[in-house]
Amino acid sequence: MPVPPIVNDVRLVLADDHRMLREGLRRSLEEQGLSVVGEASDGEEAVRLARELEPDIVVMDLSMPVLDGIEATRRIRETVRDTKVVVLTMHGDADMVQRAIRAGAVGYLVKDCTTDEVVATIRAAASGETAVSRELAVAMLAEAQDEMISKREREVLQLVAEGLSTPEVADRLFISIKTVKNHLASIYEKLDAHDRTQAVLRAIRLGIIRLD
Amino acid sequence: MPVPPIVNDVRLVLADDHRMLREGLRRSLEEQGLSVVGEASDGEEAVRLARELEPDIVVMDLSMPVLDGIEATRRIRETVRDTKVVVLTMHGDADMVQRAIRAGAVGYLVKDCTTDEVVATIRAAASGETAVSRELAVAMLAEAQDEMISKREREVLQLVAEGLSTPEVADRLFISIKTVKNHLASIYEKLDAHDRTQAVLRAIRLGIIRLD
DNA sequence: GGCGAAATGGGTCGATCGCCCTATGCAGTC
DNA sequence: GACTGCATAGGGCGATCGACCCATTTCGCC
Repeated sequence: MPVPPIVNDVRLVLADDHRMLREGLRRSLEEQGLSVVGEASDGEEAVRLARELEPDIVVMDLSMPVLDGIEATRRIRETVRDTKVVVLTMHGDADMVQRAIRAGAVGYLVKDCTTDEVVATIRAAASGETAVSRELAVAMLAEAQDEMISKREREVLQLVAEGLSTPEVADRLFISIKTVKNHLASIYEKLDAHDRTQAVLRAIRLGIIRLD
Repeated sequence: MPVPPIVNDVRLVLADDHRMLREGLRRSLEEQGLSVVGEASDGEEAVRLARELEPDIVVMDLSMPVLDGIEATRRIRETVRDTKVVVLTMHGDADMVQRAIRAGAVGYLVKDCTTDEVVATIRAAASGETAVSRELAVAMLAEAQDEMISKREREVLQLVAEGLSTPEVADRLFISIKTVKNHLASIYEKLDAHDRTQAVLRAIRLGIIRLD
């Protein structure tokens, strides 16, 4: 495994709603030769700063006001393609990790890790690596990558995108309303949406369905 | 007013769920030198035929099974740009006329008019004119054309497109849920949608809001 | 033979949605 | 001053939605 080259001019934006943590982190990182070019205290600000400054890395907390870190990550990935997102949060649960990866994060750290680990992960991410504490990464990325929307789910999604209601979709596909709801629920989970409008828009962005 | 030139090779598709009416109309129109290249008995078939045959004109009934004429008109206008739609229906009410025009119909006829009128309108439409029984046309087109989504309505639409629910939009804009619902209702009317998903997709197609 | 994923179907629940109605205040226009 | 359009706000109502449980069947794969 090649050692990532030491890159000294990594430009960072820190996004976390705790000022104290931000400032402590800033100090630590700058000591290590990384330059923090911006700080955001909520998700919207993070997205705005990422667009303005186009940093190499955004270090992102997940629980933030206004716009959560998952959604902020998604938006940054969609509009500022060269900026990578490393998630740094208290939540260590697998579900959150998955959602973050799906949203496009390339690194995932929990807040009780050492500064050295943070720096290492940031440098690794900046040089193009994906780091999710190594063990989990492989298994997760493999399954998270191809979103696996099943054929039937795609059919449902397509009809919903044509403006049909749940009962209408049920009629069209000759299945019960319940089944359509089940498909929708699983679609929401896979696309990280929580209603049909979000799911349809996400699916369009991902090229899963046509806009007709 | 210039008399529309007589064009003899106008290619037509007839869309109406009453076979009798279709066949009678076909005979009449072919006697007048128009050629009917296809017949559809529901909206989906109409859209399919329009895409396959790319006729000059589709003569469209509004009340049809599977997919109504308004929606069929919209889809044809969106995908087969050179094909024009003339609506021929029993419904004479102003609301239907408006919706048809908004959907992109260039002519509107009621079923009790003479064959001559039908032929004249089709020829006019084929040569590029817009014919909505003349009197109504001017006033309607003027207001129907620029959809007039107000500033506030656009704001609401944008937030809905970002996946916010009605209460969430209300919070964000510092207004009551009721007001958001009022805006949505007026948006639905103007965009000829009947739920948020349809409205958002329509707005995106029309370039009213960004996909971010 | 079994194991897991996909597809099907059900029930309950509270929240939300969309539609109908009315109403007020405040601009600009005729 | 009257009228029109926009934004604001409310009540009521039935339908729909989404979250949380659950079960059955089918099918491919190991």
